[in-house]
Amino acid sequence: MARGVNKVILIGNVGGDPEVRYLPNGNAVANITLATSDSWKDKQTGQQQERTEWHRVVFFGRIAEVVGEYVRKGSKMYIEGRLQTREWEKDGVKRYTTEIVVDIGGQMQLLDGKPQGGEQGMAPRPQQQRPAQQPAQRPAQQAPQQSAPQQPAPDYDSFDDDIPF
Amino acid sequence: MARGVNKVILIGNVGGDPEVRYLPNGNAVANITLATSDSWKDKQTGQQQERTEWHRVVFFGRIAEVVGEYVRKGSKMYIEGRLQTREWEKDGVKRYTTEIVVDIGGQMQLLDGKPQGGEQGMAPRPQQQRPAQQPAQRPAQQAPQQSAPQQPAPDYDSFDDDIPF
Amino acid sequence: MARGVNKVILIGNVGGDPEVRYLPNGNAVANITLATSDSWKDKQTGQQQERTEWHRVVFFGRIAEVVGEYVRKGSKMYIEGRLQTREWEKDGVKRYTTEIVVDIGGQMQLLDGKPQGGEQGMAPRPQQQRPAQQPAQRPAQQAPQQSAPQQPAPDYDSFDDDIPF
Amino acid sequence: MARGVNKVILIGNVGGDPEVRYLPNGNAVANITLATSDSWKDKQTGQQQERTEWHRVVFFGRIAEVVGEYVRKGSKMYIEGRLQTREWEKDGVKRYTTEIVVDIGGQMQLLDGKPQGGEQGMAPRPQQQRPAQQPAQRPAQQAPQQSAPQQPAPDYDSFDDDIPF
DNA sequence: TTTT
DNA sequence: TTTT
Repeated sequence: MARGVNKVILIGNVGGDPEVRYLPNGNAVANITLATSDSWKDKQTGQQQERTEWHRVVFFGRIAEVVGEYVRKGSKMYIEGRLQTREWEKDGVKRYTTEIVVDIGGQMQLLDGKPQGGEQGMAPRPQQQRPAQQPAQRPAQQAPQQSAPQQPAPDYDSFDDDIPF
Repeated sequence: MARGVNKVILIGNVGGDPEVRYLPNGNAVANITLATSDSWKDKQTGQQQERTEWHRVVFFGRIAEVVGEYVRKGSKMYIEGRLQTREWEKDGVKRYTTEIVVDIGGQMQLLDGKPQGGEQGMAPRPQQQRPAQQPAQRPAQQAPQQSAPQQPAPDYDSFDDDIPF
Repeated sequence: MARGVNKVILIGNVGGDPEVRYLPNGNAVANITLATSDSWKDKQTGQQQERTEWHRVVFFGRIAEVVGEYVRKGSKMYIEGRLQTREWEKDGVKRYTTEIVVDIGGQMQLLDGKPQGGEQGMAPRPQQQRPAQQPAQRPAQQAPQQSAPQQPAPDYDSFDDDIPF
Repeated sequence: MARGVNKVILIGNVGGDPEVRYLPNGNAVANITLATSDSWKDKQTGQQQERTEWHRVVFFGRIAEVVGEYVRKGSKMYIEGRLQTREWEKDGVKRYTTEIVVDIGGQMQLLDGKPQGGEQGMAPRPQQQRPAQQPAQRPAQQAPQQSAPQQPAPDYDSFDDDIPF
């Protein structure tokens, strides 16, 4: 239940390959940064300006596994999540980090064009090692190592019971 | 799974008390109309103009039951759903009706102020009769017939396992 | 001014080349249909199901000209607009059509990959004929007939003073 | 122009009266914090949990003046803006603060019920002092000091040419 | 750190 | 710091 609405919608490019790890309970967590840019013409100088905004996005659960397998540096993505600010400490000083959380209730979608096939194509990456004694509740089907031509760009919303493609 | 994004976000006022009915499988369906308005000043005449847009919204499942119990004519609501156009026929002519569907994956929230208490307050309406042989999969807890002062305005997103307040 | 919120966000594929026309006041109008799809596995039969939703989208003003020049059948687009239902009559019978209106306050973005260059590339199409006596208030700069390699995918929000690329 | 989409939609309660100030160019800036809450039942303990998220929201321009006049501690608001992270320094250490920026292209709406009239009602607060030598480009019409019964809850989107009520 |  |  929510009192209020807390929704973030982003389309941008991924800054680096995702880092996926597993929580003690076996749930996957994936982190990426996503860039969105604005450009405008300065009213005074007439110069074209550009500003890139970097967003920290963290995925949980099944969607994190999909991100780990299919998202790469440079990928164009749609994501829908919620804002969350974490408190942490360094040298005894409190710091705050704001992230976009994408879990159940969120959504993601890869917007890159169709894979071209070949080794560069849309083949999923081999899955990260998961601690054997803590299996994920919803293990992903083992994906083939080699790309399939014409394999569609994956997308995901949290209500699927199956792998998203 | 979705290919693409199909999202509608509305805040408006409800045109009449919801109509709730039950599908053969026991799932609830609730229909409302929701009004949003725009006003602007006509550039030529300088006159203030106003246009009200009426939206057909249909809720399914547990959220439909909540709507049936708590939403009333005049309620101010936030809803998040998806567009769907149905085809139907009348006098041999095909017609189309576009609705906003709110089910799992959607969200709703009542934005009315605090209930004032008393008989006019936020007490849930008695539930509609449901066919006894087809119980809903997630029957709502029987709500009290009389209003409780300070009872919070209900809201709902589809991931709750319990009654929404 | 708005009382309420009326917002639609879509990502989908364009069903056909846009039709652009000009209003008597010189403003451009562009119409497209946009497909979004859902797929799911039927709980009873276990069969994979798919449903495609077709949305009527209408653009006004400068953004309509950009659509006319750059959007094509098959283009993948992000659009943000508002719902509007028009009443019309045929054979003395009232009909209703619901459209997503994208004008000032809305946004669109082409999500197709980089142009490949060459005749198939991202070169704008020649502009439609516009009635000479009714120049658009914000005429588009005449775009070159031939594609430029590396020309970026256009996007647009209504606050730009310049052509969007 | 934007490459990508950067959109935040919030409905929540305001944590304190807005602080309004004026930039050297005469533009108004208003800051608020907005609370959204989630509650859920812990799966292990069965305990009801609640988490409140506080969002920093900053308004620019005409919309900031409206916020300064009408928004108060406890107000329920809808806002639509974009994420922006600012870098600042304290004791030689870089810090980052993420805010939701609402300016042209954004939207806000007060969701509180109709004012009850009387001194507690929806009367605008007296406007802050503005440096006389740097008038705002779009000065607000001087609002009456006393409340009017039945005055509608103000709302605002950036495309209005007039005061928003 | 992405992308154009 | 809000709200329920």
